[in-house]
Amino acid sequence: MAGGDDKRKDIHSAGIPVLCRACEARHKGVCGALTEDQLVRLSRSTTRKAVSKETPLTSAGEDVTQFSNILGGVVKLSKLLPDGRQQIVGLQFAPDFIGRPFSEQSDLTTEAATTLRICSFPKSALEKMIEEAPDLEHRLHNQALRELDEARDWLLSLGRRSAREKLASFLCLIADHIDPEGSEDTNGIHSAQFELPLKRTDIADFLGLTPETVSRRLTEMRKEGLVEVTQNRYIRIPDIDALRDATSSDG
Amino acid sequence: MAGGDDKRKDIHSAGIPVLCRACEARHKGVCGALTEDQLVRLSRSTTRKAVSKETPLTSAGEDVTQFSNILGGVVKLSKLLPDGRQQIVGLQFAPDFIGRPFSEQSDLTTEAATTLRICSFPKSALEKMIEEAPDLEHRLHNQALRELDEARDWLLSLGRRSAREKLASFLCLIADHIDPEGSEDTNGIHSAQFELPLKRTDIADFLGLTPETVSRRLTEMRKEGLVEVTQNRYIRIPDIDALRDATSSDG
DNA sequence: CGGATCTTTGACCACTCTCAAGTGAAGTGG
DNA sequence: CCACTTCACTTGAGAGTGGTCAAAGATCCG
Repeated sequence: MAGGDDKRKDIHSAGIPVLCRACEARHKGVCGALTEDQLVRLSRSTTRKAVSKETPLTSAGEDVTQFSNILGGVVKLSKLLPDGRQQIVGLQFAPDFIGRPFSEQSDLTTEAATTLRICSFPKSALEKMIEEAPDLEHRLHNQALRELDEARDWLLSLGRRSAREKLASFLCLIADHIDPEGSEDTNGIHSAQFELPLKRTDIADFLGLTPETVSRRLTEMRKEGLVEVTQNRYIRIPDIDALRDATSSDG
Repeated sequence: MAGGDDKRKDIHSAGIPVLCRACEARHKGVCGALTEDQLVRLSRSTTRKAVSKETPLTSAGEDVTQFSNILGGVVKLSKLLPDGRQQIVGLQFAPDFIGRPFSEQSDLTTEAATTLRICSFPKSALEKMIEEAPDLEHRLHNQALRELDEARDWLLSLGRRSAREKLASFLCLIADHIDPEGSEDTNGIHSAQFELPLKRTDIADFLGLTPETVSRRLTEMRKEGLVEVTQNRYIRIPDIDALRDATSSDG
């Protein structure tokens, strides 16, 4: 979107609020369940904002009054043990919805992994919408089921994969989210490249490892030509199927 | 059922199908969202059955046409790596709902961990009910959110706890489900006892360990008096708070 | 350029796994 | 009722993967 003078045009907008027009959340996210009229009403209590990386969105134990849609960037969800050990239990990408409907409070910490663009609205506004748009709950339900599938996939990785296999799985996961198309060369080999949204300690917290092992296994895979790393953060995977094979010992 | 008026308080029970009257799923489970009339209709396509332990309910990749409510017993959900490594990604107890609504097919295997009593009905019957009873989807949504919370708690355990801590967490989890009250002695010490629904290899598959380490850590805790074990399967936890402390290194 | 932060590397250690044998309980058939 | 099999669990010895601690390189950013 061009940006600039959105607010002025808003007055004359055909029906869909300007802010929502190019928004992924309206197409693939939860807002797709809303009618024009509902979008207009919701957008009155909506604020778009940029969040800089490492900013906590919600902390464990704190009451949540705002929900958000991710417009761009990556959010990490993590849990803490009383002695400080940390585990990242989920990553979310645009146009995911952040927040737990109907909940007391969860012991989950939500934090911007990268700089983030989000669209926030009060919990109450969403809950009101749910009452009049049952399809909205359906979409939220589906997102919950999708997250459940993802969490269970990750349980398999954490419980049963070696450090190397975990790292390979992680890189595939990120590639699938950030560069889902990839590119195909003349031999039919699929490659992918992207900027890593997480630093090594985060990757370690996601994989249930230490940063040292992440680093060691990564250089190992770099030496084998499975991945190319530039400036720590820029990853190229020359052959993503080869990397997928490294995801479990039998292939 | 006896002709008398044992449960007089339930004034509306006149129309409730006999099978549903004493069913936990009607109170705490998803069926609670249904009206008398809907219960009657659903119960026409419903079958109650006993399932003996180790029986697969659904296998990975297979199309699911039946959903069920658990009336009694424990169900394990597991995932497999291509080379055969296995991870149990969830346990379900009465009156949980089994099945994934709206899904293609999941790569999840569902299996009776203990002998089981379930109430099954065709997927289509449930989906029809969802259309007319929005509260039903709400209940399913809530169960999905609860399972998501549980899966994420378990991610923390798998990623960050030691074998000993995992085992302690596991025992607390089972105790909370099977003997939630426990008993309290004169000193205010809470104890619990139950029959383990899983054998050692299952516990290992749940904790991301080998059966040998499960056994070793368990004898260790037995020697310390944290747990008492009879005939491999019968567990008594003399002081459940002490066990909870063993759940992470900092108290 | 200088300092902070992040990442890599090395040496050593510990925990869990692997492989193997041994014990115990439950069920089968003579 | 008792050998005999089977299955589940336990125990031991040794190996390997990942963790810990420490230091040195990179990278980022003012």
